[in-house]
This record gives sequence, structure tokens and C-alpha cells, in this order.
Amino acid sequence: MVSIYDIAQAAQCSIATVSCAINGKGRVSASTRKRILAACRTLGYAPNAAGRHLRLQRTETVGLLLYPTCASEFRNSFAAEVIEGLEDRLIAANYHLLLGGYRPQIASGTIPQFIGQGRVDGVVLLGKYPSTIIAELQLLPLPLLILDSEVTGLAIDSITTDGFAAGRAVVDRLVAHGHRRICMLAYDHDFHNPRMRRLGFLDGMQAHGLWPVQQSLITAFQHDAEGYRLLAHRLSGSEAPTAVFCENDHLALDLLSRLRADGVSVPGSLSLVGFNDDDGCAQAQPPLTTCHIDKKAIGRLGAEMILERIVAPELAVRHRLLPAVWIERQSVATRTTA
Amino acid sequence: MVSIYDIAQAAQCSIATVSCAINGKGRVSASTRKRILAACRTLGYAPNAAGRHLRLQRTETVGLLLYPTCASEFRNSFAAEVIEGLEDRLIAANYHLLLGGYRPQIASGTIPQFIGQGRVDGVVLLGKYPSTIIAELQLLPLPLLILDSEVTGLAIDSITTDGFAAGRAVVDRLVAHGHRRICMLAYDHDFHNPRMRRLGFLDGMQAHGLWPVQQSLITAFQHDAEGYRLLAHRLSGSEAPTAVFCENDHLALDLLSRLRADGVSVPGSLSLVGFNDDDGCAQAQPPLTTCHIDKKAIGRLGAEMILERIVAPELAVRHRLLPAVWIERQSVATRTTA
DNA sequence: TTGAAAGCGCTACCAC
DNA sequence: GTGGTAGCGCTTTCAA
Repeated sequence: MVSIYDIAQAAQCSIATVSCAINGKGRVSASTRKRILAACRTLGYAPNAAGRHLRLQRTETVGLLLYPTCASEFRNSFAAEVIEGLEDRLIAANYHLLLGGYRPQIASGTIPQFIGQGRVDGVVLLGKYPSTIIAELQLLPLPLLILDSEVTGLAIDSITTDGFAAGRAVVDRLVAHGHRRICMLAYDHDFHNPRMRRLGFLDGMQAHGLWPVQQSLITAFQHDAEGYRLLAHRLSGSEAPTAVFCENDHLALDLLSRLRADGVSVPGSLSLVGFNDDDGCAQAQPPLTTCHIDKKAIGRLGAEMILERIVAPELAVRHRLLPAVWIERQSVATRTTA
Repeated sequence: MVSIYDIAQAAQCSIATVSCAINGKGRVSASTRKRILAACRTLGYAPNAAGRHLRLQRTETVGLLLYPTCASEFRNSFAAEVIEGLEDRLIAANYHLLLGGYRPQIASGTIPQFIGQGRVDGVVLLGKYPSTIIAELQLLPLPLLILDSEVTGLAIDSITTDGFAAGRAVVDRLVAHGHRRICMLAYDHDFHNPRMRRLGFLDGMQAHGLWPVQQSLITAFQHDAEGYRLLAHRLSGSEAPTAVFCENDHLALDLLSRLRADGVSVPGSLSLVGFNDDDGCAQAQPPLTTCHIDKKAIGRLGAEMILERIVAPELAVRHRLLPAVWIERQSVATRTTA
């Protein structure tokens, strides 16, 4: 490996000058700078990371901690895109991404390995963390950032989608399409994002004075099949809903195929709205109307946010909200009830 | 951050002794060792990575280079599991994983950033790399490992599945089930893995003296829909195949739903075999008979292989083959042609 | 504009 | 068994 000494020798100067030239610290004459950079190029020099880290007390690396496991998050195309955006922006800042799945055995009470070893300047959290774990992680003397989630009451930087506004907007749109009997289908889980969507939905329903609000939210299920059963029951009753807003596209697409199998036409007899704009929404039959999230942007902005905090740890905590934008495809019908 | 000096002070000894005690380099009395380890625990000491790397000239990190991009590989559940296995084993060896998507602009002619900076001790390649890129990467003065692919003629460590044997075994199994008119459906791509499966398949067909071999391989398509068209055409002719071996589960599952939509019963009128044992095979209707690959094992063994090479760069190049094992579910019928 | 030198935290050699 | 110390490659202060 070629070191700064080799360059100094080749360019006939001291290592201090080489360092200055490379890092653009002025005080180097144009001619020596040119000599030095030329030598770097010919010898293929790149500053050794370990030496640099040791001296700078900075690793130019951020840890990506996935929960519950690497595989679970990778498989998730949402996370995959977020990571892509994150990596992209970090690389641009000469930063790198160190991968880690959360390991309960190691981390309970203790911190993930790579953190204690000073391998990273900050940690990005991605996944459906229980808030207890996040609270524990917060004790780390390290910049922390939560992507696509948030723990209310905890002072940790975060970037999320504005699910409340989106939930509200979905109701507005459906109403604009002439729907009055609207349902939301949401798993019986307690994660931040879907909760906000539910609240936004309820807000919209109330604002438009629609239906007994408590009837319009179907959440007493954990799995798609159960959810469908509940919905089917509602559909077969009188006063059946004409539109259903699903917590996410996965649920919506599952519903779509079940409805189809049962001969319920979408959007003919029932309109369907998803959330996330996953791959596959556009290919569905009919193409699914949903709320688009710019997942890469979450990653990109996340990279920027944590880099800023690394530089300025005393900055005020920031919670950034990204919009989810309505994508009209063909799963919502316009009702012209005379 | 607490350093080795803090421990030395707390334990009333020199930093040299602390280092020895921590790294188990003998020559430390039981009593001092105990004092030192106690101090480490109370002060929460972990050796600083940068200092260690600089001194050891080793980073205890391997780079994971994904192609074409991070997101593409993450989305792929096969890669996700491989990475999981890789990470698991690396962590156990106190190694870490540095993430990088392949960046053509940077890498053409030049090497990926993190490599030149001495950030990693080795690089693991995962994805559908063109062999030209691999050949370029091979010039790096770094241990290299290809997971789930291989470039024939290039001396690079690799771990792959034995697709030839598996392709051959599929024919054997189908024959054992009474099938004689067997097709293989494979995309018109030239990647190492599917090629080996094709060769194994052809070998089996020949060995059993089945059908004009050239007719039994359907590859003139790039997309699922075209593949289906070709197959459907064959099915409608006389001498229709009774069993189809698909290059992978994705294709098989796609076919399955198309066949179903067209009223072709599986396995009643046609038997179907996939490859990979992806999520979803077991849930399909009917559950898909396929070849199981232990993806995590590819990652785990990969970790071991590259760690070994890092320690002993002069080792002979190794190509390791893992078996793909037949998983009998319900998409293959037994034909008792009297 | 340049260079000498200190020191980041660690391991390993060598002397005691 | 233990400790002093050199030195890994780098950046930065200070002096020239």
C-alpha cells in the first residue's frame, strides 16, 4: 500500500505538505500542489482510513442497525430503497455504511458491537423497533436517527412520512369521488406510521361528517385473511361501504385478489386505496390507486440529517415529515349518486 | 471514550499488560488479569477500532459489493438471506460488513472507494455481475469471493449451488414419477447458475433417452408472459409435455397462476417444478415442488471462506458447491401410464 | 510556503 | 510476569 510518505518522496516535499495539498488546506503553492496530485495519481494513492480515523477521531462511517434482522428488512422493498438513498448520499460525502442486524442477546443492556468499538460516527435505525429498544439505544453517546418511524416523546432525530395528512387526504379524495361510506382496514398493531394514518383517516371522516366513525375503522385482525373476512361481512350487510382505504399496499393487493376471486368487481362495486406505492401497484388488475412515498428521499435526507448532527451534535432535535402523494390509478371509481 | 490507558490506571498496571490480558496473550498472572477485566467491565472498555486497525494493518471488515445496486439485491430475498448468513458469521469473528453498491462511474477503470482506502480486508461479490467487471475487480490486491455465481476460467474463490447436479436430479425425479415428456423453461440469459441447471437437465434427458433433447428446452424468451406463450403452444400440440422444470421459482409461480387462469390443472394435467425454494412456494396453490437452497449457508460458508483467505492469502483458490435438495410438495403428479 | 514533530490508541517486541 | 517503547498513517500546530 502506498502511503503519504511515498507521495512526499515522489513529490520532493514533506508529508505535511502532501496532507495539506490533498485536503485543500491552502498554504501550498500551485506548483507543488500540482506535483503532489500528479504523484498521487500515478502511484494510486488514497489516504489510509485507519490512520485518518485515528487522527481525526472520526470514522467517516455510519452504522445501519436493522430490526429485527438484516434479512427481514432487506426483503422489504421499502427498506431496500431507503438504504439505497442513504448509501448514495453517504458515499457522496465520503462516508460509508456499516451493516448490522440488531442482536438482542448482545444488545440487551449492552450496546451493539460496532458502536462500542468506535467504528461509527452515528447510527441509523431502520425497522419496526419496539420503543423500549429505541429508548435504550438513545443512551448511546452517539448521533442517532430513526428512519420511517418515530417514538413520540423521545428526543431523537427522525424522518417519517406525514401519515396523518395522508390519511386525511385519502378521505378528502374519496369524498371528492362521491364516496360517503368509507372504511379503513388496518392491522391490529401499534406502530407509529399506521397509527398516524388511522388518525388522519378518522379526522377526515369526522370533518366530512361521515358515518359513525367507530364503524368505519376495521382493525380487529392480524392477518390478511381475517381482515378480508371482516370486510366481506361488512360488504354483505346493508349500508355496505363503497370504498376501502388499506393501511398499506400489501394489504390492498391481497384484498384485491381475494375480492376478485369472490367476484367482487374493483372499482365497480368497491373502490380500493393502498399506501406506499410499492412495486406491483401499477401492475395490479386494476392498477391500484395509492399514496406514493419517495423512499429514496427518506434515505437521502436521512444521510444529510445524520451527517449534520455528526458535525454539530448540539443541534436541536429535528423531526422531519415527508409528504405522501396521492397517485390516481384505476381502483377508485367516481360515484355519481343522483 | 475510555482508552487502554484508563484501564491501565484503574488496574494499576501498564498498557502492555492490559493489551495482553484482553487479547489473551498469556503471560499475565491470574490476579492482574482479573483486575484488568474487572476494570474493563466497570469502565465499559472496548478497544478502539482505528487504533487497532492501524497497528494490525487489518480492518476486521469485509466489503459487500452488490450489483447492480444495493436496492436490487436487497429486494431479492435470495440475496437477503445470503447476507444474513454472512453477517452472522462475520460478527461472530468480530468482523463487520461494509456495504457498497457497485458504481459504474467510479469503478470503471478505478476501484470502488472503500477498497482503495484500506477500509476492508476483503470483498464479497453478490449479484449478477457481468464477467468483465469481475475480471476487473480481480486485479485488486485483496481477497475476493463470489457468492452464488462463478466465472469459469477466473481464479476466484466462489460458493455456488450445484445446479448441474440439481438439474440432473430433477429429471431423475420426474422420470421416477413416471414422466417422459419433460420440458425445461429458462430465460434467454447467460448467467452461470441457470446455465448449469440447463446443462444438468439436458444431461438427465439424454441419460434417460428422453425426447428429442433440443425440443425439451424452451429458452427463447426474456419475460414470463412470452415464456408462457411458448409453453402454451407446446401444450396445445400433440405430444404435449407432462412436466415442466422452471429455471426458478419466480417463473414457476408465475406460470402456475397463468395456467390456473387458463384452466390448466396443476398437477392434474401438468406437473411443475421450480428452483430455489423461495418464500411463497409452500403457500402456492398447489404448494410448489422445488429444489431447496440453504441461502444462509451460502453466506455463512462465504464468511468462513473469506476469513480463511484473509489469514492465508496464498491458499489455493476454492470453488465450493452446495447441494440443492429436492422438496416434494404437491405440484408434481405421479403418472401411472399403463 | 514549507517542514518537523507530536500524538491519536493500539499491539508486539524486547528487556527486565 | 510485567513494563517501556516503537511505530502503524495521518492531520495539525508551530516554527522557520
